[in-house]
Amino acid sequence: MGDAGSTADIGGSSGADAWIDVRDELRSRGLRWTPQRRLILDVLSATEGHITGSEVVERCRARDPETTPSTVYRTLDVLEELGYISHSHSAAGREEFHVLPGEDHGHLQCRGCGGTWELDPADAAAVSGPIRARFGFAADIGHLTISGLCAGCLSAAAGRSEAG
Amino acid sequence: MGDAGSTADIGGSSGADAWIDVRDELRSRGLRWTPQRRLILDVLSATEGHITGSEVVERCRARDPETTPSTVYRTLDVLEELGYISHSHSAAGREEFHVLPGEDHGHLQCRGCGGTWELDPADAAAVSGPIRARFGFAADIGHLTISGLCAGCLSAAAGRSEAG
DNA sequence: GGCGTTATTGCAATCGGTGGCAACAGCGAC
DNA sequence: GTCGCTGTTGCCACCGATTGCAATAACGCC
Repeated sequence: MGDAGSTADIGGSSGADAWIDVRDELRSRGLRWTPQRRLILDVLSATEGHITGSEVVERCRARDPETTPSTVYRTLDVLEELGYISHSHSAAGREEFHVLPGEDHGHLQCRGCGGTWELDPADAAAVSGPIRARFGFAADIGHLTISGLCAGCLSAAAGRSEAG
Repeated sequence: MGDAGSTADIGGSSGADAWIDVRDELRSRGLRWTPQRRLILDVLSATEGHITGSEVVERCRARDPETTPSTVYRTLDVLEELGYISHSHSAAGREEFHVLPGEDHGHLQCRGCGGTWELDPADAAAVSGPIRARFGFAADIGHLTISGLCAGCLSAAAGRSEAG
């Protein structure tokens, strides 16, 4: 995946530069900046949206075959604690990481086409609001992945089942 | 082996009898009624609410040490296809089965105390309604587990963070 | 009751993810 | 520059779950 013209980090605010921040954050907490972590961060910074744990491992291995899963997962844990990524579980039960969550947002995942959509905060509030009102339960929106059928697959399925 | 006097199916209320139905359903589909499946069904019928896959395996093993996980999981799959159970994923990513879902209902799971609550259809509709309206996305309510903090843990956490 | 078809089982390998532990190495102190 | 503390790594074993495959056995048929 040579994305020669990566566009995500142009503009000088949030992209790869953010990782320099991570190093400082790490150090200021007495944690350490290691080559392995740098690699993982590199992989993550080249990622838009979601990535599963195993994908991170895979991509790290592509660059450094020595990479071991436990290191990756532990680093992912640390990163989550620092707030640089968040994780949720896909419909398939796989661990899914989300890079640089600007704001808490849930996900919709279509079990038909596999597509995912993000719920912006307003939508998320529409979901969590009634629950909070009724149960006093504060939903972890960022942790939420709702599976179902998107509009496209829905009508496709309807047509299919009608037609036979 | 020697449980000479099986008692599980005595009493004749809706619980165990429902499984007799399963046997017929299985047969009418050309599927088979095996001792292993009977055991799994037995375990399931003794279960209220939720149970994880590994718990089913464990309980089956307690009665028949020969039980193998693959058989259990495959049977669970079949049972789900027949509509006798449904599965979702817990916040921990574990597979969680739900016995005899009368109706589609989501779950709330508190990451503080581990407690779970069920969303009745009206609540579930309140959740899925806005999503459908906005995205045309039909959420699988039965597959939905929302993690977060329940009212109790929420106020406990609030107090704690205030106090330090 | 016996036979054949084929769904099901059990094994073993595999996958994604986790945890313990000894060796290593980053980073601050001097 | 060197030393020491301790956070981190890498290995290994393990857990929960899944899959391919050959052997087994349930069920319908005669």
